[in-house]
Amino acid sequence: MGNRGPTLEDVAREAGVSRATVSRVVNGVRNVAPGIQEAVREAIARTGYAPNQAARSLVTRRTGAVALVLSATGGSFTARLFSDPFFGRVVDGVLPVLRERAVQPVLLVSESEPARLQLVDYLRRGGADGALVVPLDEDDPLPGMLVAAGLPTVLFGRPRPGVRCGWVDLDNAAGARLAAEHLWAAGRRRPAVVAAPESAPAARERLDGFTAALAARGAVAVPVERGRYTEESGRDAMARLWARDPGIDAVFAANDLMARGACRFLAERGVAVPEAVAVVGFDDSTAARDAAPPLTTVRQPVEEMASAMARLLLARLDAGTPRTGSRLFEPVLVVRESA
Amino acid sequence: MGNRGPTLEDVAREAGVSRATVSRVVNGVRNVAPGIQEAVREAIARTGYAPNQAARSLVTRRTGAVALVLSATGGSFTARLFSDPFFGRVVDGVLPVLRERAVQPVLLVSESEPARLQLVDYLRRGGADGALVVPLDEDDPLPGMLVAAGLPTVLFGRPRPGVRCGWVDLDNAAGARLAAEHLWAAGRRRPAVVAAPESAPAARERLDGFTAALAARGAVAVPVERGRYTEESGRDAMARLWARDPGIDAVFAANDLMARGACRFLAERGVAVPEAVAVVGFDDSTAARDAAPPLTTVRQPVEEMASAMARLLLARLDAGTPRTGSRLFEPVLVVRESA
DNA sequence: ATGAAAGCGCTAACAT
DNA sequence: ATGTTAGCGCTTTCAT
Repeated sequence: MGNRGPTLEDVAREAGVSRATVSRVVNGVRNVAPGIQEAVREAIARTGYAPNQAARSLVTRRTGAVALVLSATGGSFTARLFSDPFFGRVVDGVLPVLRERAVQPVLLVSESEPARLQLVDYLRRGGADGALVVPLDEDDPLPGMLVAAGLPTVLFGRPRPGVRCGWVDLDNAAGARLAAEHLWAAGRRRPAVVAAPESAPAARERLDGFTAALAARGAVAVPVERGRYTEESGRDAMARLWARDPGIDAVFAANDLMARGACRFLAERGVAVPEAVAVVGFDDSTAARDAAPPLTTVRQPVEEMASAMARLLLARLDAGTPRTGSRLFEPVLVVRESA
Repeated sequence: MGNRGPTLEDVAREAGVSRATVSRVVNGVRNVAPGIQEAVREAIARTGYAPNQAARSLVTRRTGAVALVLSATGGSFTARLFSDPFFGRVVDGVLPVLRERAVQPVLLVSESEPARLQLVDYLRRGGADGALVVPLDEDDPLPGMLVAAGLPTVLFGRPRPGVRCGWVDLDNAAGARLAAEHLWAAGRRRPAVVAAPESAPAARERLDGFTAALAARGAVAVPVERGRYTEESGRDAMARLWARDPGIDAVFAANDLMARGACRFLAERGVAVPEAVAVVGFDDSTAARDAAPPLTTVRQPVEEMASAMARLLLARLDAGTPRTGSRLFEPVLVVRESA
């Protein structure tokens, strides 16, 4: 049930001043005599007053909250959501920026069509002042819907054409190129790829970037199998690759978890990593560092990117203009033991 | 920026009716002539109207949102939050129940002292109608703060004494007993425990329940090492146990992830599981099924418990009474290959 | 520096 | 079945 608590009026009466004065004190506006300020604060403490956000929002048109939306179009993805360190890193990057500005971060998950509709509704009604969206699939209509609803929005990953909003992204193709060049330079001539679902644009850039870099060096067709981001699916994809061609001498995986899965399969078969097969992951998540052997991987500065996303949104909210900036990040190859 | 959109007034003018009628249509109240309903719907579509939640909440004292709070007192726990399948299961259990009732689920994380304060403030101001709280540490003051603030609250795990609110919980001690009896019946006489941090009440019940059940059967002191819920920490704890006593013939871990870590250590040492050492996990998360070998584990019906938590809260919100029910769940031993 | 008063957009009596 | 009207609790001019 709602705040059946004390109102500004109650505090005002208690302190012997007007509502306006209490409001000024609560909102830290200057021009209130120190003595009165003190009296008001005491009255607030005595009454246990807490402002009613609905009433406040009604006039300020602000909620003081920002949504962090994790969205997928496919079925239940909470399993991935809460097992891939990637999302934790996004959250880690976003929280401090919002907290510093006393903006309440609100996590929303959109895992199905009805959920998406409900979520858009919630946000259109003013559930939050803006949205930071992490879409997992390219064909996700959510960003477009939010932008169309006029909600200030910033994406992790570039928006599809026609959707005008801010974004941060990694130069995924450049990252894949880094991996390809590293493997090539190490003399690997028969590389394969454990790719992610086609629906993810970032994943496609990684795959295309890798094969393109290799093709430029004269490599022939690179075998590709797809996983679903999990370690398990990476293991299975590697098994399929191996069944197709046990002559493979290098593997590039679209994320660290799948790279670990590939390593696991190879270990099961007694294939030495990196001696017989070199493995390169992507992200440089904690999963890469903790792997056995530690993974060589393409570092994606997720926390930084997430912080930038939050700052971009806050800047837009401050400015009040409908324009938002964007930022592209450069990947770095982190060489460990697996390649 | 706030909804600078059309208001009820605009729609009413457009449809040639009064605000009240539009409100009735929007809220699905009967007693509106079909023809008028139609006209209003068209006007809504034409204007692109979306209700202003702040205005609505101001009068209804409802936000239509419920918070799912993940709370820890220790430092950054988002790493665990987004790597332990446990939370995903909680979310999976809660979402459908809320969605069905058109209540917007809002995830809030409370990972530090300032975050906690900000969160309590947000909720006190009416950020959500109630809270489902998953506290990770026994000494977490958050549940008490929310209850004191008068917010309808239901916990995952029993509240500390003095905090009156609803809860759901697993009979952890019974689960540990199940594990102990299984191992004992299999002839294991030198079991050890990979426990969780002492601060978690559920974890303590598991440890105490296990040692108590064993003591009742005449077992001597059981060696204990603690992990931090992650696979990595479970591996390390197992390594310490092994260093202390390589005669161990069984291990009970406080969650599946740590059980996996224990298995990994044993595999590295060439110790056969379950032949030489039997391993029992806790939770029956996906991590148990996917482990090599598949884990024998104590099943905690997390999704069901989470659904129950949500229903308990909704029932209380419907009733408007300050009382909330609670529910204790019984664990089941799932026997697979590791023990 | 403080108070009075006018809304913000909506729902819910109450009237008709 | 529909319209009129009185607030919900707050911020914010505008006076003083």
